Amino acid sequence: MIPFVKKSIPRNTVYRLSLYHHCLEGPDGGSISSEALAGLARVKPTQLRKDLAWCGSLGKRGTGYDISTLRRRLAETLGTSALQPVVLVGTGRMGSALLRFRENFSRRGFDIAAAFDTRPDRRSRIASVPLFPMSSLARFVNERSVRLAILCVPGVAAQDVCNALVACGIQAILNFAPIVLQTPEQIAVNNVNVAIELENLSYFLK
Amino acid sequence: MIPFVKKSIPRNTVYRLSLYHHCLEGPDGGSISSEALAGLARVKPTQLRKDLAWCGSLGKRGTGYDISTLRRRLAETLGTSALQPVVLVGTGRMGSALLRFRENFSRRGFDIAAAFDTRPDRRSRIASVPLFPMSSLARFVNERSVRLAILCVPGVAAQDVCNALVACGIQAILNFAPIVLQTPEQIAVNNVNVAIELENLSYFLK
DNA sequence: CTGTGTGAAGGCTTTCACAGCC
DNA sequence: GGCTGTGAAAGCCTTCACACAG
Repeated sequence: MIPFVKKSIPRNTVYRLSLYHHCLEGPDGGSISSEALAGLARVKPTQLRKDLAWCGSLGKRGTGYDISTLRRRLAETLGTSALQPVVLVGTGRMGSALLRFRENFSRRGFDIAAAFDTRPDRRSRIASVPLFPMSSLARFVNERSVRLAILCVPGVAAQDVCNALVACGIQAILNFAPIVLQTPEQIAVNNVNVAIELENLSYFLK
Repeated sequence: MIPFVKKSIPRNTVYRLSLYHHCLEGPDGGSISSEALAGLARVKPTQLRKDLAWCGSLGKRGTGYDISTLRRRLAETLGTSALQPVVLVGTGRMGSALLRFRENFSRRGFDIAAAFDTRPDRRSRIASVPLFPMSSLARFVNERSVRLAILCVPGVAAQDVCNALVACGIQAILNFAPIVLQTPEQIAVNNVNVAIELENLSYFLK
């Protein structure tokens, strides 16, 4: 007997599914054709249809996709139907800036439950997110079963903090520190590195 | 006669070349093997060697790659040997935070030459970068031949500002606004979208 | 004997073409 | 008639295997 393997969605496709989800924030009610949605997301219509096939056959021929159904199904597929708690570590310029966008994230299914810093100075909250010292990170993560972390500490501290996050059970990290984190296989890491993005763009200058 | 076509470096490879360049900031002098550098960048050694082959044959068999030669060649290939002027538009939380990292960028070959905002209030500089009203954007870009822009305005304003940037000759945009920009083919756009990154990570949670 | 450079193979993604349903 | 779903083809990227330089 051939073992059943649930083939997982290709990485690029997962990325584009988030993108489609994002593009559906504007339009409300009714349907949208693959061509229209592909235009918003700047991809080819055939690619969009192939991608959406991973979420099941939910388009109507001759009509397109029902927007609210599609939105729901995308959230289910990506795992953002239920509100997901997130911790943010490092409340320097970048970390604080991100905390101000919290409603943006909560609309997308992410709740920044707490922020941590080595030096939580006077304030106990930033943009209404409670701020704690690093020493209480592990306990908070455990008690609230947090699986996602945003890392905004300076480069020199990043690997140590990353190790601490992994040790207390974090499964995925969005890394703003300008270093490549060394993590075990099973930890998912996405990097946001402005210098690399600029360098990458400069290759395409004429 | 077969026309000579300079095959361009694949997108993923360009991205990884930036990554390697970045990983070489620490070690100084001497050589490094493909295995060691691949470990720092978290890729496979064979992939690294294939990627570096786009920069020419610069490894020594039995030894590895000379670090300073490699760094120089990567910068040449990516087009960051000469200092590249960049404009930043939108000095809200995110824009201001980025301006504080300017030395980080200048070390990598990018000079944030000016920042622009609709409401440049009292200050004429942020983190020593001169701040101008939007009305002087076109002139500045033209006079200084700026080709790269960082876009940090709110989503509702982003497309308009993007159009203005394209109109005055900007060739590449690093977009922090949470929308998909509609631009002509030839403009390179990289997006930094925290909500999408989080959504993407949440797919990989167990 | 170590570690690079590279054709060839394999695997994955995108695009095409068109059948099928509304 | 319009638009989706999907096998097949094409294209691209990664990995392998190994020749060969230092």
